[in-house]
Amino acid sequence: MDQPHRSGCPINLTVEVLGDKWSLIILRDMMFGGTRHFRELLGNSQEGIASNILADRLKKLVAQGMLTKADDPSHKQKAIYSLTEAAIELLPVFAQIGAWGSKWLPVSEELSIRATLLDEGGWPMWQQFMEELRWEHLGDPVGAPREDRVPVREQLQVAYLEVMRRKGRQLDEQPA
Amino acid sequence: MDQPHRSGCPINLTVEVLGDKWSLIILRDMMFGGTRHFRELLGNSQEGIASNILADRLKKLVAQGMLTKADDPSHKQKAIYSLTEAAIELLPVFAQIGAWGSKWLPVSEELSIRATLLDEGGWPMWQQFMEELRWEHLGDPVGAPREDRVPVREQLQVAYLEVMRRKGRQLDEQPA
DNA sequence: TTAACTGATTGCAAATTGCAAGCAGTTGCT
DNA sequence: AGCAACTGCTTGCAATTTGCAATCAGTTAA
Repeated sequence: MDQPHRSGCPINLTVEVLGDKWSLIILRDMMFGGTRHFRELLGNSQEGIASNILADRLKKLVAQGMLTKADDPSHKQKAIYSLTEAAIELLPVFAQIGAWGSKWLPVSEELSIRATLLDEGGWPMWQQFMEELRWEHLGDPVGAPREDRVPVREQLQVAYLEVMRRKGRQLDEQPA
Repeated sequence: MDQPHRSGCPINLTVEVLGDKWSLIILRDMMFGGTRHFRELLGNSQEGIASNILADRLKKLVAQGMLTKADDPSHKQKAIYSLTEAAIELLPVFAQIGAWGSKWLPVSEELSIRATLLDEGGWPMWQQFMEELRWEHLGDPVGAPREDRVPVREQLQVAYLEVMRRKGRQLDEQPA
């Protein structure tokens, strides 16, 4: 194990791991979109990643300990990717980045509603979401589905659909 | 103004602006190191950025509204770079990234002490630091130096030097 | 006059990216 | 049995980006 790192600074090391145009996008889709398979990631993202780049990044993310890869019992050729604890704990980073981006960059309303909600939800919501991700990806029973709370990803998705519905109505009422 | 963006997602847009190997490093050095000039940034960083990359990134960061550029009165050819409010408000992002990197990546103790301290200081410390940055870079009097508090950058620097001093002593006591 | 310093630029090789096509194996449908 | 759709992933190739070294013209202090 050599250390070809530019420096031991935590900011720099994080940039070395996640500082490219696609790694965070992949983790975002797994975290907030619940995607676990290659083709899902290839097709479901807004940004349209190329298959060779996706393959390369998945390999690197596994090597870096951000993801694990396992066989999917339903299909002998299918691989299922899981977030590691390290990746799950990126949630606060995502939340801060989302809040910052929503404030300072030209985001679309329907795609920023999740970030806004996650920001407003604060630590309690982040904690719940991380528990749910640990259930999905690590099998930790603490985050198992409960009747007394709606899963965070579902809350965010509902809000997204609500914005889309409202925008659709506005388009109907005020056609160009 | 066209929008050649991959998507309107806040995470994606932030990646488009800051998702490369050098932009965050430059902002880090300006924020935590207090560097404001080209040559300072070129020579003071741990990672050793090349001058053409630095010039390119500074240009982009100015175009993206993360930095402003002004003449330095002391030298007709000297430029002084300032953080904008948008860049200053990246502090919580830096704090979260620093905390995450310190936990999950092979950081060196002396370079992660700042991140640890900033994490422990929480919002009150972040607020104070942002006020001080607004004073330095935007001239906002709210963050002007006060006798009743030590500037955050100085607190972090003192802690860094303390770690270095301690490690130096350990080296003296247990020579290889 | 001269040496050091200012923010850059240039040339060039290497690495990375992005696009399109293709691959071998698996599965489900008929 | 046969075939289309789907699985993760590879390959070829052009365009872009990166990183290194050298260099530049103007400025300043000695």
